[in-house]
Amino acid sequence: MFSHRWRFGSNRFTEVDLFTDRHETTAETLSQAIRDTAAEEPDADGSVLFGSLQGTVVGLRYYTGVVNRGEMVGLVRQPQNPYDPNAVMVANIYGNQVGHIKRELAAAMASVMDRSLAKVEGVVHSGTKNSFNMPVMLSFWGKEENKTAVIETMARRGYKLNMGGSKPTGTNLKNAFDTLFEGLMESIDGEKEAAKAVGTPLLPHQKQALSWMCARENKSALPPFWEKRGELYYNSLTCFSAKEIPERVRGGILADDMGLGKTLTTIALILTNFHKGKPLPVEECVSVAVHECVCLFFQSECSLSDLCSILIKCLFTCVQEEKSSPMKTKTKAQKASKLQVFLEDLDFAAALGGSASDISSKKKKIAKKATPTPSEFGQCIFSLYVSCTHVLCFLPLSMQDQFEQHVRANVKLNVYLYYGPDRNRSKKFLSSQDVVITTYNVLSADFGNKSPLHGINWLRVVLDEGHVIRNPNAQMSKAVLDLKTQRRWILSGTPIQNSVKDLWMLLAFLRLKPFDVKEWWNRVIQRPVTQGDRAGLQNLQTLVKCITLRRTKSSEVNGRPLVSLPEKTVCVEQVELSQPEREEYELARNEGKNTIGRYVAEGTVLRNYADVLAILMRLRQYCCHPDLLAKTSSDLGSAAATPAELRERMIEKLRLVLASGSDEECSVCLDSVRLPVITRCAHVYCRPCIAQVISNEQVHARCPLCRSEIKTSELVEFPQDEMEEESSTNSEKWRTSSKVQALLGNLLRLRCEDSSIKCLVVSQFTRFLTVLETPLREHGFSFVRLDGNMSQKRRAQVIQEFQSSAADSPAIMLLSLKAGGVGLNLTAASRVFLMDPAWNPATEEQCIDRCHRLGQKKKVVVTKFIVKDSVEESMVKIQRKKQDLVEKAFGPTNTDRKTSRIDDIKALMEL
DNA sequence: ACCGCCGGGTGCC
DNA sequence: ACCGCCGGGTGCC
Repeated sequence: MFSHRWRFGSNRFTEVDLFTDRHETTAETLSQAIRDTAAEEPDADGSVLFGSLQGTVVGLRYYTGVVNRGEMVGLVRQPQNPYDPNAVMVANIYGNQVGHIKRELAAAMASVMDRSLAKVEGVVHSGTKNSFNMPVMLSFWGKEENKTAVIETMARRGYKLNMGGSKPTGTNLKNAFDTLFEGLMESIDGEKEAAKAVGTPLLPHQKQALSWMCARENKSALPPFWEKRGELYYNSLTCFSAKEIPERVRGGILADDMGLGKTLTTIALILTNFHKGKPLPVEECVSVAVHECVCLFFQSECSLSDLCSILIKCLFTCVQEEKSSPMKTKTKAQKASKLQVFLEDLDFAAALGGSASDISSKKKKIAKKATPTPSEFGQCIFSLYVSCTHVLCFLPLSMQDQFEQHVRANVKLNVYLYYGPDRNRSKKFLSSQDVVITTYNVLSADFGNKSPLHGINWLRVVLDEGHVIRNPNAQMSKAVLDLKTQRRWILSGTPIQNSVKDLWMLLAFLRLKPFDVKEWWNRVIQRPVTQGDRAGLQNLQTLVKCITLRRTKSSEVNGRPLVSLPEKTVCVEQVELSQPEREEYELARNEGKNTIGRYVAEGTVLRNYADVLAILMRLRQYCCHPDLLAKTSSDLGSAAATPAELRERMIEKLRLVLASGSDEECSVCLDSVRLPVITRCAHVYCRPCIAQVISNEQVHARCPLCRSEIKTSELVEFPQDEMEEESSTNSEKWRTSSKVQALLGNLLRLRCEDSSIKCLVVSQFTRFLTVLETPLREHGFSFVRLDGNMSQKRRAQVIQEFQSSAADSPAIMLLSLKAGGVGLNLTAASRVFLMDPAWNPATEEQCIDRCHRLGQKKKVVVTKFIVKDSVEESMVKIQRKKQDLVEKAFGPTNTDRKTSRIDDIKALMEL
């Protein structure tokens, strides 16, 4: 497990080097080795203490590692040691070797450790008394079933394990743990204004967050548990001390609730805190700047000298651009000469009336910047914005939207979306960007494959929705940990999902020493906390408090609520089907009921799940509008066809199911499904997850959910660009439906009452949105449409148009339920019409939150249209049941999910 | 003296 | 290491 890094046999020089070299370089290798060993260890959760014994550490004088009284040490097997294959090395927290365990004891320990019967931990209670050896208290930990084997192995060689007196308190600290992230606001001191380039004004709590983030990046306060003792820095948790100031964490966790503006605050940070607390130098589009400055001058908010400097800058830029018109990209030399000219404007401005001393100090500061050192320019000016999403192609786009939205239009910020097959992999190019946005998937796909992102020394890496990478064994997490950067941030609305365990990945990413090495994390935090040790929990709390800022929607600042969202009311409007609609619906319903009833009787519901969902889909579509049904599905029940046709129909059905957005989580990884594929039995998994299952079980592969046979060839992928064919074909044959009329009634009434109110009209069926376009156009509504198929450019355009407050801006947005990521901001709307119920109520909530969020000034009214006596009503009932379940306890387990599905279907069909 | 004793060299694994 | 251990020098009292 560890030998791969210590290859002695093959190379004599390595052998000599590693064991005679006393310089710090070994420490690096050593901590890496410890890290590697620890990473493969199982979690410390289930470990019990077998006993302890006093041992001896020898050979202290050969190594640089020092230890204090009470300090913890690590014990690492060294099977390739040329003098003794049983060697056990002793190292301190920083991974510096301290010595070896005495030979005879090492032999006994090796026999235990090599068979993974126990982990051995050491504490040096007495400290170092002489320079040759010292006593160490060794404690043996492992699984209960290995206890006797360990005790016997040690006893056989003459070592008796004693049970120490201190037993874990065992109190239940679960509740205390739940409150871990509460009351984390004490560390906030003051507010900070964002740099000018940030276009959106920050709210007070966002200025506080910005101030806190800048302080975390710039201030050199000691990390938690460190104190200065004389000339040394001492860690009170591990008792480790060092001459050098401990490496501090530049960054932390911003764990504010959703909707408090984490993204905006982060964008403000990127622009405001570039180098030594100074903002990111960005170029302004001068003509706009001049205009603004002249305005400010007349409002006497801008001095004459400022105005002059801007004017000169403008002049200069025009000349410069004239000279170098064919070359759009600016070289460093050009940038520097530009700055040089800027200095001259300042002089000129000073001559015109600015205070001379003031100007000269300004000049000095700028002069410093004008001659950038390679490290300042070549390495530091770039921020990486890593983000992630369930539907991976959406969120980075919306992140890019957010930059466009929050950065002043006159500021030229180079934001590159590192995504897609044609992404520019040039390190040089990426390094020249101000911000690079990518997804966890792209990052991990590149990892280990000459990844350009891993070859750049970033200034700052921000992990959006950072809780997603909580599993440290995942490739994605490893890829993230391997990024090189000075500053590290994690944005997360839910910092701890299940347990203390999830925190480790976050701390490891932040490089909070020594906890980034799993062994120390386990020993100092995780095990004490899971075993109910109050001090351990206290330490964890201190730790989290130091690096985390978390406010909730109900938090208060200076006695005032952080954000007060306007009231939201949700009402359900029942829709009665017309006589012909009802007849058509009942026909389909009876047919479906018969089919499903047969499946229920045969017990083959899950095996024919795709068919079942397709039937339900048809009914749901009938409820909206009869034309939603794809023409192809009308002949579904018809007689025999060729196998190829059958398969074609099957795929069509599956596509229908997937496109309907019945959002699922993958039962293999238990996370939101990524790269969704659907099986023949209509269960949705991540492609990599199910491919793993199939390759494990080979020919006998069965669906993990219903045990139907599955084949790779039958997996159907999520259709990326679906249903684009028909848009204007049947506009002359357009007909209405009860639901369309219900919506129109509301919209017309609203236009009379208050024409300034903007609406979201939401449906899961993009086809329905298309149907709705006709009557909206006829009644003279101005509207835009946003769905998942639109190009990012078009999306940004549409959002901007809709959000605009101009008189001729669109009043209605036709929105596909799942279009856009969580970041999508549609606060211009205050009225929401949900045209059809979703399987998952949370999806509806999320959609509503796109307008009921920070920045919403008006009361929000939501109307849900539900067709009376239909499958929609049954869906609402099931929604409510699920909501109760979620509120009562945790979600249903995987096993009863199966049965509850069947129950759901029976309820839906009134069987 | 195939011992004992002395005192210098030496020292992790 | 103010130890133990090794091995060479040495040798009545």
